Amino acid sequence: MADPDSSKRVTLTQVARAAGVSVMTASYTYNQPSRVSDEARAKVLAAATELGYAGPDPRARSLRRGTSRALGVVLGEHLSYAFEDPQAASFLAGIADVCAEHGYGMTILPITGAVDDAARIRTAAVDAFIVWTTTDDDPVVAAVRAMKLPAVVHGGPAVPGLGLVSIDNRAAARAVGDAAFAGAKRPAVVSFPLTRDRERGLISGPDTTRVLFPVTRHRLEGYRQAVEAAGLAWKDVTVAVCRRNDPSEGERAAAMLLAGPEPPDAIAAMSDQLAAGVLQAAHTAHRSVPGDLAVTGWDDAPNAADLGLTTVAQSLRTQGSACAQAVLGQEAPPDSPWSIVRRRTTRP
Amino acid sequence: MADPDSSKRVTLTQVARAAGVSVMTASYTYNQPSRVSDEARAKVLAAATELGYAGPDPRARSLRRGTSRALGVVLGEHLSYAFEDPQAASFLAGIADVCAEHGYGMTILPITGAVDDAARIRTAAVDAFIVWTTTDDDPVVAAVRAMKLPAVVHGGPAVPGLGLVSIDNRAAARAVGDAAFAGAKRPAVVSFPLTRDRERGLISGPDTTRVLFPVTRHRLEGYRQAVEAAGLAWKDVTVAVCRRNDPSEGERAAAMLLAGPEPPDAIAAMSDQLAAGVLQAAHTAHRSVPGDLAVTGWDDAPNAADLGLTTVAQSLRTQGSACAQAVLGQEAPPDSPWSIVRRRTTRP
DNA sequence: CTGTTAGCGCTTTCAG
DNA sequence: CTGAAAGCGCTAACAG
Repeated sequence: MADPDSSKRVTLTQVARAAGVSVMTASYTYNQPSRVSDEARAKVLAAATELGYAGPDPRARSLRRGTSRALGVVLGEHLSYAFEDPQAASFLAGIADVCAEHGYGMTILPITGAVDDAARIRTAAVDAFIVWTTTDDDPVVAAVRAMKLPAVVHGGPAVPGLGLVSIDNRAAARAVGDAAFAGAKRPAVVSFPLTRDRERGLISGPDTTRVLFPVTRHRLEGYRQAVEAAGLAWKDVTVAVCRRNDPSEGERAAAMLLAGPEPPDAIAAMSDQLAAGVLQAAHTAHRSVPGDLAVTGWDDAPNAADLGLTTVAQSLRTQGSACAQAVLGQEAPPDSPWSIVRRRTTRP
Repeated sequence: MADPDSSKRVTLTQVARAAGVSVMTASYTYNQPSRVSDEARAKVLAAATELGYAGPDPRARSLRRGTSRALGVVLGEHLSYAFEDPQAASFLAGIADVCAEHGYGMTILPITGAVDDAARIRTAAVDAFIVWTTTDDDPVVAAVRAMKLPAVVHGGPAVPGLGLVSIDNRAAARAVGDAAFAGAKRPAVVSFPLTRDRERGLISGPDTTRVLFPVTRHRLEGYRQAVEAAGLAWKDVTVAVCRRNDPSEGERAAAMLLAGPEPPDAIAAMSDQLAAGVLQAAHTAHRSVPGDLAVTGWDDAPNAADLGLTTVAQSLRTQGSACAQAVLGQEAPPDSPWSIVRRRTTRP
């Protein structure tokens, strides 16, 4: 299944010896070819081919140069879901674009939620870190900070010393909440998890200060503003908390809300994925949209247009690129752009 | 946006000096704590905290130990699409699972299709490589081989010295082709790209020996067997080649086929994504499925059940894990499992 | 339990 | 244009 190094690893020193030149001439052949005579270069390359030398050892080079040419990406405790979450995938694609452009590798760090996560961060040979949205209390953030390397957090938390790339979630939630709750009497929210344990649940007018995911907290605060601007009370608003970003979770949550004694007439969901599930549940429960039930999503993912979903447009891909650029020492990222896209799932 | 190392990097030597112990005692504190007295360990840790030492430098450790604790993943020239292809995402998730378990990082190598791809592979500090399906002529494969590190290819090409993790695509295509083409008079295929330039096109009974993606080639060979077993001629079979794995590509391809002078009555698509597009096109063209048109997919993705799609079930996630395990020196992977799932889009 | 020695493979000086 | 020296930061191996 593999090709263990049957033949011992060849070193630059050996190549130099075989070529009859000094080690430095061999080194220059790989790093500054113009500084070497054609003749010497040819000899080195010939010797390298002869010996099966694949080029300077990246590890030794990294130590000597003090740089690894790789960005570390910290994906939070739900590593295995990250690839299945289309928004996370877009974000990674954005980072990958920049890495490709600069010849950097992109090292995904295998966070599991266990105590050794910090160790995994400490042992990663990378030049900078990008941290995918997490909670205020995530020890991984402290571990990243302790590395004293360039680092940005996407979404939140905002941490002194680390960069932040995010949209203004509170403002966007207020805006989409206004669309969702226009003319509604019983608004509800289908939410991302509130804490790292990712417990499902139904909560009335949650105390947002206890929500540990800043992105989720800010969105709830924005929705709350919209609710109160509509003359309604936050304490009467049911928030259905999902475990992860998946239509089935949204459907489950909405089904519970709609089966309750006072079913909502408007649901703001924190993603288009969840909103797709909400629409499915509405259909199953014979509710008309937006007549009986207004629905909004978030992200303006490809499915949002098909569903006619009113949503918050943002580009995770652009934000991923912004993170990578920021960390590679380019300009400081401003707040990322967003806008409201009004379609058919909300009342005019 | 970042936190450049304002304070110079602290070394283990400095920590040892500050703690009043030898460097090795400090080193053991991090690597074999049990070998160090509680007292000494406490002194080292105190000094480390004092100086803001974040642990042994991964680069130096890598050089010394000769291992990086990271797997390199080579994603082919369509890096930015890889994250958007759900099957590729599952594959990555499978690798990530194993990496998380073993405390390995997963370094995605930024292949762009340009000439410097080989250089990017040579400079990656990884312990092994996993290569996502590519063409027989992809120079990246040779570059990986030259590294003399454990490596597996997923899907193909099969390369001496490298492992291969794959299902038997030919046999699976024959089986699903039998389902697709049962009772058909004019079968057609909606295919992945044939070569790395990813040109779209319509070809009648292509010479499979000129198809450079082995996975695609083997599937076409299997479909061909099914066609001929049904008493039809391969030369009469139109193969619509898509650029990438996306429903819109499948829809476009199927629309062209259905608008032709001799529209097909059966279409075998190389993925459920493409098949979803085919079904959409069938609907648009007012064809009943499977009455007017039988359709098959591949992968048994989540949407396949919703669509009632007859398809080939395989788990890219399991295959990703198998690649990682193989390369980490576990057992040699056998052929991966697959099966046919018959649903409503084919004739009984 | 602790320390000394040696060197992983390479590239940055600085001299020829 | 080429080379000699020095050492990046760490840890295996072997003493004490």
